Amino acid sequence: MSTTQSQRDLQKARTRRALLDAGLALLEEQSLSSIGLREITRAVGISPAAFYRHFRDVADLGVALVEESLGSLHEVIREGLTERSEDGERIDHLVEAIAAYVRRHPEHIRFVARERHGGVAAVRTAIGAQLDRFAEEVARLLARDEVSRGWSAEDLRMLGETYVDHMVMTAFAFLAAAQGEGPPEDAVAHTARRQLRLISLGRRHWTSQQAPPAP
Amino acid sequence: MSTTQSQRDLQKARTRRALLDAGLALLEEQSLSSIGLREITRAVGISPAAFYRHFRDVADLGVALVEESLGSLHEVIREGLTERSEDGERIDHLVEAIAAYVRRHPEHIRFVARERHGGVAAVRTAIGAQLDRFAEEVARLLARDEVSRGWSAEDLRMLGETYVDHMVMTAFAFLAAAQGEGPPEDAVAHTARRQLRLISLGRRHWTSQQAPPAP
DNA sequence: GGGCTCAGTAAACAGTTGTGTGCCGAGCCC
DNA sequence: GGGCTCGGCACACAACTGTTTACTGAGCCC
Repeated sequence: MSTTQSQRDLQKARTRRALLDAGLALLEEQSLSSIGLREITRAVGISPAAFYRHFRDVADLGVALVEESLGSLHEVIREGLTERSEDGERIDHLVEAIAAYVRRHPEHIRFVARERHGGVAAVRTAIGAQLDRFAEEVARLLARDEVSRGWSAEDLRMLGETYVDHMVMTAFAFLAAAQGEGPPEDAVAHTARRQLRLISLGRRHWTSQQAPPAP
Repeated sequence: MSTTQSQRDLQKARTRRALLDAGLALLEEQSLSSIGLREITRAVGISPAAFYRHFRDVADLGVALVEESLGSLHEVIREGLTERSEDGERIDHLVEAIAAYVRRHPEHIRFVARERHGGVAAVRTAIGAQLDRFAEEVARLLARDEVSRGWSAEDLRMLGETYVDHMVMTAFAFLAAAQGEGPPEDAVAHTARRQLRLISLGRRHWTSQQAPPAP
């Protein structure tokens, strides 16, 4: 369905890609709201006016980058969580999957980290919507575990959000480690694993009622 | 010790404050790296050159804003966690404390959210360092609970980080709610409370050994 | 193969930016 | 009360910004 047709469409798609890549690259050392349109076109090697053939705005390009950056994460999550081994291994596997993803696509993670609460509202909400979908998806995956017997949809949703929050934080920490800003990668992984174990423990002893469990 | 002395120093401090406030206000709809020096001075009503009497850079002003924004949080955390009532109430109290803080100082939270992973490295690391201190402090507070008997310093530290991560995420969610971007405030509070209960449960059943608990 | 589509161009527009210089003049200190 | 300190000013600088206009020319379709 999405097969590019004519040779001209193909060329257009090519410069579009170049624009997206250039934008992503420029985000390495600034935020989206401070990137200039001319700066991007200069990096690509086209005239400023040509930019408008592809995007209305820099913000518009940003929104396109969201799908780009978070789309490929779905499979990673699914693969990282569907692993059918025992709990300990599953945690190790998930954390390693996140680390590997950050290693392979640091610019994507950087973009999401930078613009999740950044200065461009449209991008912010686009990222928020994607993370929402992730939470839903994770909830659905976790619902299949036997530990989830008797959990309400609302509780499962809450659990999914907790997992996603943790994955996001961990990914950001891995990124910081990669650029030498926070603790090193193995320390991040070590902490992330233990935090997942903590959550997993809470999950195992969860009861839906309002009252706190007996001391 | 920090009492301002001469009338001239006082006036200088006053415009410095005005610059900080203007910067904070401008961050409402853009990121630090896109704020212009002239934009700030224009908002304050002084000439561009006067800016250099107070800060070397806009980035420099950003670093100053970090202490400004996160300094007052220490007491909130302490007060929110030291509460000596039973577990359920303690959680309610903490979440409400966060909500109240965001309601009172939304610009501070917005600044931290926007620049935690923003385009200015110096500000990023300054915020990171502050959050580190928070994690340490929370760990120290939680160590005093009886539930923490036998916990290693490393495990306590991990727990503190988990709490801080959660508080930060919650604060950001409250902020989003306040500007109508995410779920409404009461939904955020509801989720946050249950997530805290989850963590609290995991904490109660935590064992330090590597092997996973028996099924 | 002739006409049309349309990605990309060059040039000009009016604003804006950060930084440097020299100079006030109110307030401090002795 | 006289000299110095120093926050703030006006002005100038070259460089840059987003957007519009009229255009070219390679590739598509019939």
